[in-house]
This record gives sequence, C-alpha cells and structure tokens, in this order.
Amino acid sequence: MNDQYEYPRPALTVDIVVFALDEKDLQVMLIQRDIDPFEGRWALPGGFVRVDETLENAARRELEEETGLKNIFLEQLYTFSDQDRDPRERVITVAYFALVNLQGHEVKASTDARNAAWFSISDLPELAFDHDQILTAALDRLHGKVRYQPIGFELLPEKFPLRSLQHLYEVILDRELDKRNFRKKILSMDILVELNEIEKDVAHRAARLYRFDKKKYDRKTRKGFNFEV
Amino acid sequence: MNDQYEYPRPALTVDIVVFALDEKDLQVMLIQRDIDPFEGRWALPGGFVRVDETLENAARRELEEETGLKNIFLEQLYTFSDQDRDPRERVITVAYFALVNLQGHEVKASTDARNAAWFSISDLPELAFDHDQILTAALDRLHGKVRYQPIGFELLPEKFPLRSLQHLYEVILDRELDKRNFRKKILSMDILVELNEIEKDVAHRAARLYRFDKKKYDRKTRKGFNFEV
DNA sequence: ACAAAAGTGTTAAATGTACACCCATGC
DNA sequence: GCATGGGTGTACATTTAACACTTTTGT
Repeated sequence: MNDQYEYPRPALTVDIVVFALDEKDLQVMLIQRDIDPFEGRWALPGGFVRVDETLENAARRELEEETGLKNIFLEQLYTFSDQDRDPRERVITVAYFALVNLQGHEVKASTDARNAAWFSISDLPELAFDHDQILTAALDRLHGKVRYQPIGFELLPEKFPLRSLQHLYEVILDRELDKRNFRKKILSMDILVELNEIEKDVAHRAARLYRFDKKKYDRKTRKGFNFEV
Repeated sequence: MNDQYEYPRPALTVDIVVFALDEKDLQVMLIQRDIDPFEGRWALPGGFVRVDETLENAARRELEEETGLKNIFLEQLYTFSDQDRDPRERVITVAYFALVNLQGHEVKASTDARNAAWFSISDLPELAFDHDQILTAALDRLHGKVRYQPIGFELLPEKFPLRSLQHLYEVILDRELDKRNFRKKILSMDILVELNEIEKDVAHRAARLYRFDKKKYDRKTRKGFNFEV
C-alpha cells in the first residue's frame, strides 16, 4: 500500500435522494442552490463530509440542516467518482437513498435562504452536477428493492388502509395490481396487524387500518421467511 | 453547501474482495501486509485513490499491481466510514466486489515483496483493519445477487458442464439442489448455448459443455425476462 | 465388470392469475 | 337513492418439488 501523503486527496461529499409519495406520484426533495456553481439550479440535498463524522452522520446532518427532515429511513446507495462531475475540482460523492412519509414530516419551507421543495418524479427541473444520474440510480434501487424488502412501509404513515399499500406498489412498479390477489398475498404473509380503527373523513365506506409489525417480520425472516410482492 | 476548504479531508482508499471457486469451496484473494499498521497480517488488496482516477480505475490498478489480476468482473460494494477503522488517521474506503475464474487467471505469487494468495472462505486468517466486515458484506452481496443476476458465470471458465454450474450454486447458496430440476430450470431459460464439445480427461462419461450467451440474455432481459435460480 | 458421473420424465402440491358482485357509508 | 370505494371466493393455469433408473466411459 502506498503512503497516503504522496497524493492530494479528492474532496468528499454526501448527497441524499429523499422519496415520498402523494396521492398521485412519487416525489423527490430538491433544494435550490444559492451559490455557484449551478446557482439557482435545483439539486439534491447534501454537502461536504467533515473529517470527524461517518458518512451516514454527514448525510443526516446535511438533511436536517437543509430540509429539516430527521429520523428517517436512510441507506447508502452508491459512490460516484467521475472526474468531471464537479466543475470546480475533484469531488467524490457518496449518495444516500431515503424514504419518508409525507404526513409525518413537515419540511421547513426555506433554510439558509435556500428553498427546499418536493417535486414529482414525472415533472422534474434540470438538476445541478450529475444529480440526474444519482436520481436514476436511486429510482433503480427503489424499483429493485421494494418487491423484496418491506421498505415501502417507510413511505406510509404508521396506520394505513390496504388500498394505500397497493397504490404504493402500483406507483413504484408502474403497473396495476389485482385488488383481491394483492390483499390475499399481503395478508397471507402475516406481517400486518389489523387494527380496530378505520379511516376518517372519507366520503364513502371507511377502510380498516393496518400497521406493519416489524418485530414479527424480523422473527419470521430469521426463520427463513422471504418478503415478496 | 459549505465551502470545501473549511475542513480537512479524510483519506480515501479502495479495497477489493475477489472471489473464486475451486472444487470444494469459495476462495478469497488476500495479500500479506509488509508495512505497519498490521504488518504481517493478511488483508484485502487495495490502496489509496489518486486524485485523477475514478474509484473503479483505482480498484483495477491496485488489483493488478498487487495480484496481477486484470480484466475481471468488478462492481462497487459499499463505502465504509467508521471513525476508527484505520488506527493512523481518518480513512474512508470504497469496497469493491470481484469475481474471477481460477483457470483463466494466474496470480503472480508475489509482488512488491508482498504475498498474494487464495484462502478458502471456511478457513480464513485474522484480517487487518475492518476487512472481516467488508468480506462479510461482500458475501452477503454474492448470496443476494447470484440468484437474480447471471453473475455466477464469472466464476466459471467460458465452457463448462452443467454440473459445474449446479455446484457453484450449491456452494454459494449452501444447499443441495435437485439435479433434474436444476437442469430443467436453467435450460428452459434459454440463455445457454449447447456446444459440440465434451469434457476432457475425466475418468467417467464426459459431460457436454455449455456457454453462457450474454447477447441472448441481454435481449431477453430487455423484453422482460428475469433470471432466477 | 465395475466405478463414477451423465442424462432423462412424471406426478402431486403449492402458488399465481383472472375475474364480478354485494356492502357500507356519506352526501 | 346514488356515488364511491371496501371487501370477498372460486376455478384454472403455471410453477415448484420430490423422486430412481439407464447410459456412457475409463480403468
């Protein structure tokens, strides 16, 4: 191994792709840059990693500073290292992928004179740096993972009707699912708790609410159970 | 985003987990360290990233310098950033995961007065740094991916009997597979080419050889085909 | 002729898929 | 009473799982 002092070091940042779900569509959180390069352009939340924090801590710190979001589902996505991805100098970025439920987390409208806002996946502005590439990688990960890991629940409030869960998969997988088959499959997994509560303020018969039982899921997983939608 | 010059930068390395398969077991390539820290201890091949190369290039360069391996299957695994993973100073490492077939790639026995050698997964020495953790992550990735992506072929020579392919899955998934069902399933995918060649120098009936047809696989994948063992 | 591994089909069980109507509620 | 979505079962097709013997070849 070569001695580390021989070489200049690339700069290191984190960027976070935060997804949420509204009635229609997948949403991504973007912030508007207030400094060069790409001043005024929309970008993923993120920033430079300090020498005394882990990458995950850096991601959580930047997210909270820039958007107010905290205590959310976060996992590492990929590290991007193209030579010219930042016009200033060599910057390597570790991208994270986050899921949040819109109801539970209010986003501060503006921080540090910078705007943070949700954008629908199907109506995005042009992004700064290579952030479109990072976003694409995050979408691929979401598509690939949502069917085999119970991460979809992170996009819903704690209590939800089965209809919302089905809608979530329909939006993310971009195909319609059969209502009866979907319910049969999900309920037969035996990882949801049926609550004695129903939806409120709907203009029709109110649906029963369910909760994801993480403990039960973990127990079953240890015994060989595999989640699959 | 904060200005990057405010903060000292962590050092950045790459480490590579190279897997191969022999008749019995999965193997990993390790090198014996010739400098402190952990002098004499076995470690994953890797080293510091230069400011003018991508991470993947750094990984390929280090691999070739330290083990002689080149042109092999390589994909990014995960970036490790625990504060105390290197006793000298803050070092963040981007781990890569590689697959190679033993027959096709001779490893130079020793480079830079350093030993490189294959170790069986079930008989590993104590490793330097947090390399056992990185190795575990690589094994998890291999387990998780081998069933859904045709990466197993990277561990075999170009031409192989079905028996070898089955053996590969049995070793990696750590369970026995039914010979008839396995053949039926693999052949029904229609991604192998049956060659007019048979094994040589075996002390029993020689098996027919097959080749993975990547082009056909890619074509089928674009049309919605999903590989699964 | 024997040892060793190659190669091959059928059946039963489990899972997935397609499909339509009545029910409860709010307005 | 009507509009809206909630909730439910069955039949058929497909996929998976279990299982044993004959063939080929080298020694």
